[in-house]
Amino acid sequence: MTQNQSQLMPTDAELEVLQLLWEHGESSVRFINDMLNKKREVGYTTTLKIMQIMNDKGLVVRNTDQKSHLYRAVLQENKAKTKLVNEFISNAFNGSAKDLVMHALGNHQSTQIELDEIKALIQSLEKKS
Amino acid sequence: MTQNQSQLMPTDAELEVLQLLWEHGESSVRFINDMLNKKREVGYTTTLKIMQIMNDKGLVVRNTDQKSHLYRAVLQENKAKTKLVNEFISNAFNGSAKDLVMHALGNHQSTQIELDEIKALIQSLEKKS
DNA sequence: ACCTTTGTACGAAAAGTTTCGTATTTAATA
DNA sequence: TATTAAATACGAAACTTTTCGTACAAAGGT
Repeated sequence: MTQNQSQLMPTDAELEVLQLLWEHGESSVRFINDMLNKKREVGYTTTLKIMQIMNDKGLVVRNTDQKSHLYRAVLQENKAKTKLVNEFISNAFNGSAKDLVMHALGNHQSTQIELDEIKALIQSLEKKS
Repeated sequence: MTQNQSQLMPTDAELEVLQLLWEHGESSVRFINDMLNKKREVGYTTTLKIMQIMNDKGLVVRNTDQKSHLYRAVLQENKAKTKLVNEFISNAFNGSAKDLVMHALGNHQSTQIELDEIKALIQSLEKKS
C-alpha cells in the first residue's frame, strides 16, 4: 500500500528490534543480535545495518560514548503500538476497531483474567460517555 | 520480518483488492481498477498485474469464459482477516490478543452498540470455559 | 608494540513489491 | 471486413527492504 505516511512506521525487521529494546531497555547491537538469533539466524552486520537505519529514521537514538554503541527506542511502547494498531485497523478493517476486536477475541484463547481486564476497560469507556 | 510463511499472506496492494472483492463479489479488473482510482491514481495494467499475481499465488480464482476475466477471492473475509489478525498479534503483540484488544479499544471511539457486541462475545467465550 | 578480537561504516547484492510500457489478442461497430 | 476500442500477457524498471561482504578503527591481552 506504500504506507509509511509519517516517515516513522517501522518495517517488520525494525519492529522486531523495537520489541527487544522495549523489553530490555537500552542495548548494544551485539545483545540484540544475540536475542534475534535465539529465534532465527541473522548475521551481525545485518542487525547492525537495521539499527543504523533505524537511527537514521529517528526510530532510535544511540549513545556513542563507548566503542559499543547503545541504542534506545525513541517512541514508547504504548504510543508505537497504538500507531501500529490504528494503521492496521485502517488497512485491514476499514477503520472499525470493533471488527478487529471481534476477530482478535474470537480466535485466540484468552484467560478469564484477560477477559476481566477487557471488561473493565469497556466499563471505563462506558462511564466516559 | 520476511513473513508469508503460508504462501498466501497478501501484500498491502493485494489486501486492497481483496477488500473490494469481498465487498462487491466476483469482479473484473476494470471494475476493481475503477474502485481503486476513487481513492488514488493507479494504472490499469498495474491493477491487472497485481490480480494476475494474486491468481498465481492462489489468493483469487478467475473465470476466463468471457473476454473480461472475473476474479473471486478464495479465502472468505472472516478466515482471511483472522489470519491477518493472528499474524499481527504474533508480530506486534508477542502473541497476546488481550494486549491488542486493549490498544484497539483504548484509542478508538466505539459506539455503545459496538461495545455491547463485544461484551456479548466475551460472555459467550466465558460460557465455553 | 603486536596481534587478535570486537566493533562500526558503508556499498552493494539479493529479495520482495509495485508500477508501467509494449505487444498481442479479442470483441464491437462503422 | 477494416478500424477502433478494450482486454490480457509479460518483461522489466523503479522502489523498498533485508542481507551481507569488506574495509577500517578501537580495545584487550600477551
